Amino acid sequence: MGMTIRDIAREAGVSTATVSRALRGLPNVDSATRDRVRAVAERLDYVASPAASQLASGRSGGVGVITPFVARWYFANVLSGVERVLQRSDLDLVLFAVGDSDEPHRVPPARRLRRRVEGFLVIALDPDSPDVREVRALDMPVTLIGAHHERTNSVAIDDVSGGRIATQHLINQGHKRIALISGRQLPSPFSPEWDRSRGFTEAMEQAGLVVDPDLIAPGCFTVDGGEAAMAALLAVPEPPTAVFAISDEMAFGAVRALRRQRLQPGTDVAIVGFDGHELSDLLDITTVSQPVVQLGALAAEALLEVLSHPHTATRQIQLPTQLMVRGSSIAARR
Amino acid sequence: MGMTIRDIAREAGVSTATVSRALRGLPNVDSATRDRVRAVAERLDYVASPAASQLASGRSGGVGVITPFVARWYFANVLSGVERVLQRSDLDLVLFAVGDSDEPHRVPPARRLRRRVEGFLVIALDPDSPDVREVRALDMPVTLIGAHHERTNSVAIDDVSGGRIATQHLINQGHKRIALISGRQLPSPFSPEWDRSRGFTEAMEQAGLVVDPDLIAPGCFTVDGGEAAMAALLAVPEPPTAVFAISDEMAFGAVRALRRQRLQPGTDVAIVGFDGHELSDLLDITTVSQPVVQLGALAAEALLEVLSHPHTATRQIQLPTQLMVRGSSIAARR
DNA sequence: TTGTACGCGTTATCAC
DNA sequence: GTGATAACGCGTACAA
Repeated sequence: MGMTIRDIAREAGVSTATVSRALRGLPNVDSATRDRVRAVAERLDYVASPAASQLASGRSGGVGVITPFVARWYFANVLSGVERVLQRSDLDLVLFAVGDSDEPHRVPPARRLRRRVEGFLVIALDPDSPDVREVRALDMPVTLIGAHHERTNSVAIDDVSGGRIATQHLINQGHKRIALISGRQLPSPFSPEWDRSRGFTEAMEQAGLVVDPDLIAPGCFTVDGGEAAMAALLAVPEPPTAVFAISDEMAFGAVRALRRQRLQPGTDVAIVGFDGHELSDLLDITTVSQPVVQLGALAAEALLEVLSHPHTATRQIQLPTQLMVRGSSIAARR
Repeated sequence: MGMTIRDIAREAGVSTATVSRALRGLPNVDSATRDRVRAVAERLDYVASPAASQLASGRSGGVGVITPFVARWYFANVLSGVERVLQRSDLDLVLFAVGDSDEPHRVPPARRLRRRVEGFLVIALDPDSPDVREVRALDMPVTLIGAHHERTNSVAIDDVSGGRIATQHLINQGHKRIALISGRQLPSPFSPEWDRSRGFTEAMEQAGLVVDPDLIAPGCFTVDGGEAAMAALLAVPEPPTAVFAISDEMAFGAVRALRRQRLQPGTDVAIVGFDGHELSDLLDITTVSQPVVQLGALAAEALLEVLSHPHTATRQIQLPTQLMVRGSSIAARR
């Protein structure tokens, strides 16, 4: 249990320095010596104390993953992509959730993780929020996921384009009164939300259609929120014939609201979601799907790249989205 | 940036020892001194190096969370419960996924995390699998989630009872040919899977019904697997009139298989799932719901308890399940 | 190629 | 209540 590098050195008949070199695969060590040391370490189940090696080397061997949610579909899937890549490196994944409702006396991620990790992965958080700002100010490697920011590595999709494609699809089906189920109440600066909404507006205006303020309802990115939003939209004097929900979970809620009123998605009101949630297929909901797991994986790889080659130029990777047309946006043949 | 405890000590006009004591809130320090030290630390944005602190104290300040999946509904939700509790402690959450397909040269979690964490949380993994065995052999605090094992802390539900309740519900509806969509092909020793199946068998036998081997199909805990299983079940000479899927995701797949064949869940074939997935409501699927987030939260609390009071007696917590009856298991009135 | 010796930043054990 | 100082386990110049 309490094995130290000295125990290995003694057992292998070499110095601690040699043990250190052998175990880390440094070149300047005789291969016979290395094998012997490794065999001893293996036999004694020795692993170098990360704390001691960090103290000596300055490298902490961890990456911090900062996310607003861990259980929601998008975030959980991005996280799994991150995990898969990190698993193959020798870096540990330290998970840090910044609560949605900003609790006052929370320790900000930058302060808490600074000495613990060598770099950060930030999932779908506003790059200009205080927490992320602090993290970026650390001048450690950072890769943003789902958002871009000048002079920072990032992996994201083109949310504006995605919003435009979804809306255009609805327009192509002949709809004119198209509603938007957005995220939060106020126009937040959070880019995915803002960008998808902008894509909606652009497509509408380009088609010469008006964006009726009554037809914009916040859904808080939740199923329940989406349901409430849809209910509100159905209650306006002249209800929409089509709805673009900027997340699939809100689209699910919208479908539920329709069913409550005995309305048929696709036939009575067209619905398009966003994300490519695995169950949108099952629910037959049209959606703009994004490569969620890959987003996380590429971001992790980009971070590893920077960690091993510090002077890599910063890159902003853009991944494609794909419109998955399903029954919810196509009027059933009558 | 490169602040050390000595910088704070100098600035506050005290020794490093006093800084250490003051910052950790140890009792034997004058309150005026403590306030002064804290003010300086705050101003200089000083945080003690976890590595140095671990080396000196022996405490690593992290807990390892071992899980087979990070994106699947059950695991993501348990993880969120864990995170919520750990956030309020001063322990970091180090996430470690043990791949499903056992890759040969993977570093086992015990070796990798031993010196990095002070305790483990193991999510729905077989307590007797090699990886978990090694972890338990570390004689560090461990709390199992979703499984029990002698002499180990754990938080779980009663899966046997859950399986029995689901099956009994189907029996009560008058069904006699009831199928089971289980997890993997072979009878794995993984307890939730095994226990739910056992509950099924018990209920069937108690009702004097036969368990037809043809009516047991593996669904691999995935939507696609559940769909394939249901398709297979519909193809047997005398198909079942009701199906118990031991996970909601597999139940979702079963519903899809039914739809493909123009069959109506509830009317043509009754379906009951297991987990309480948020979308089972939307899909109108009856399920045995379990308090997933709470499972993770309680497990984390139990671990924190053991970490602060090492001689706590080991506890095995059992949380209740709840049958949520919905349309998929009740014949529509014709 | 290998060994020696120092330093990394903090905590704990003593004295005072 | 406070201050010196010796560990803690490892990486790494530097010397051999």
